[in-house]
Amino acid sequence: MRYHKIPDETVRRLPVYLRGLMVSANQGDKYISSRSLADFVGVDSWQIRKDFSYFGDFGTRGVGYDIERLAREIKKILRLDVIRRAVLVGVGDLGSALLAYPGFGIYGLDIVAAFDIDPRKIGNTVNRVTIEDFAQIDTVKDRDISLAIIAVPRAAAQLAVDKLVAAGIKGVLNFAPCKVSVPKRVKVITLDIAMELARLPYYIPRAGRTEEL
Amino acid sequence: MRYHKIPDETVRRLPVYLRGLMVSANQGDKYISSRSLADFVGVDSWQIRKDFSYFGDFGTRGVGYDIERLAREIKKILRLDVIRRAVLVGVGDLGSALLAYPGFGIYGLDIVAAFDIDPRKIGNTVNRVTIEDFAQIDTVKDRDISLAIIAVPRAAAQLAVDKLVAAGIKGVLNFAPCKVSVPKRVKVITLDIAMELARLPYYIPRAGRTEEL
DNA sequence: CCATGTGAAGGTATTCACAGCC
DNA sequence: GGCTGTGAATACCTTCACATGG
Repeated sequence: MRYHKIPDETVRRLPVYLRGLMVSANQGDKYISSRSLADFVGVDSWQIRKDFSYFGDFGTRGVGYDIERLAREIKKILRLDVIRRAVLVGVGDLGSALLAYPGFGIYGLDIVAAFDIDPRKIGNTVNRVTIEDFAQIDTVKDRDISLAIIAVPRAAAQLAVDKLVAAGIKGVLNFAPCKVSVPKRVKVITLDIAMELARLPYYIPRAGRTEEL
Repeated sequence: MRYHKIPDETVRRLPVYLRGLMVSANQGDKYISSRSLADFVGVDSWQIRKDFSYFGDFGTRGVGYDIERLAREIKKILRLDVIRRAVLVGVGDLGSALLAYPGFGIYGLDIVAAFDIDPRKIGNTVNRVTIEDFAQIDTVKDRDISLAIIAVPRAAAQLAVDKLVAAGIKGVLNFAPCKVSVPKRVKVITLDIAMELARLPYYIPRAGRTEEL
């Protein structure tokens, strides 16, 4: 069934599938069934088939999915079929870790620039990226960069994002623990690490009590 | 309406509210309306009221919510009313950043131990935590630690989590980009940073095309 | 009068069961 | 036989509109 809007939850799962497919491809497999992929990535097989059905028939009944072809299609859907260049703002502990993080590559994501306000950091090179002065942030406009990662303190987040939007950034991954306001055309995903850890205890039964949950 | 199961999506938003309430409390406010909180955290006001209604009447009509009392209640729901001690496994770039991360404190979360397999790291102290040998991981059993954060390469994740489960860990925040299997009684939240960035381009219209989305 | 709390309506996503095809 | 693809059923979550109470 084509021409169907892809649900947001499906979009959220697509990178998971993509990762699974690429690992399978590296093992030399050519086809994979929804069942095998399900076991591998931890999503139910009918959910996988349903998700794939939103954007076309890529499977062969009795065989499974052509890994190469499906991976290519998912990349296209996610618009990862071109290399995506990203800028990092805030090169503290977290920012440095992100610069060194090897996981972006498989999605064709590349952090090509980094900015900070700390004069002691400006000029340093981390993982082949030289840290620039945040005052020069508007230079990203001419460097074919569409994504930004902000890893600055809460108080600096809105200013950082405002400057990035002015410099033509289209999407922001925000690690600062706060809401940031942007024009509707810009997409922000906020990822508050502490918050993720904070909801973990909810799922842990209190010691000495066995009821509830 | 009491005695109602709290939806997962509400649980996901509770830490957001809690953060907002604590910031408001620091500003000296005593009451806050769902509207003000909505503006502050970026969730609709009716959603907030609905969420709060799942666990009791904490608001006063015409006035708003008692910040202190509501914050205390949310902490209780999330089981953050006691200090939660956590262990970190994997002190690479990301792990080090997490050790230094100041954001856990407001939720009463505390990383009190860290483990790695690299002999060059063992014995070093980062942010008052001394890195221990992963071979000694089973010692966490006797140290009142219920949560774990794993920041190891994919290939090491399942082993790390197995040892942690054996050591009595009840909840795991997994930064490794893969599924990890655990007994049903243990809760895992996987947070794959690259994946979050990878779904951002989907929301960015392709240059030169204005249709679709 | 203001802001909460909540049934009811509407929308979205998950799960199922099986028809269709290789 | 095996596995995909999908309508239908179900569950879940969001949104609305307004009655309720300080």
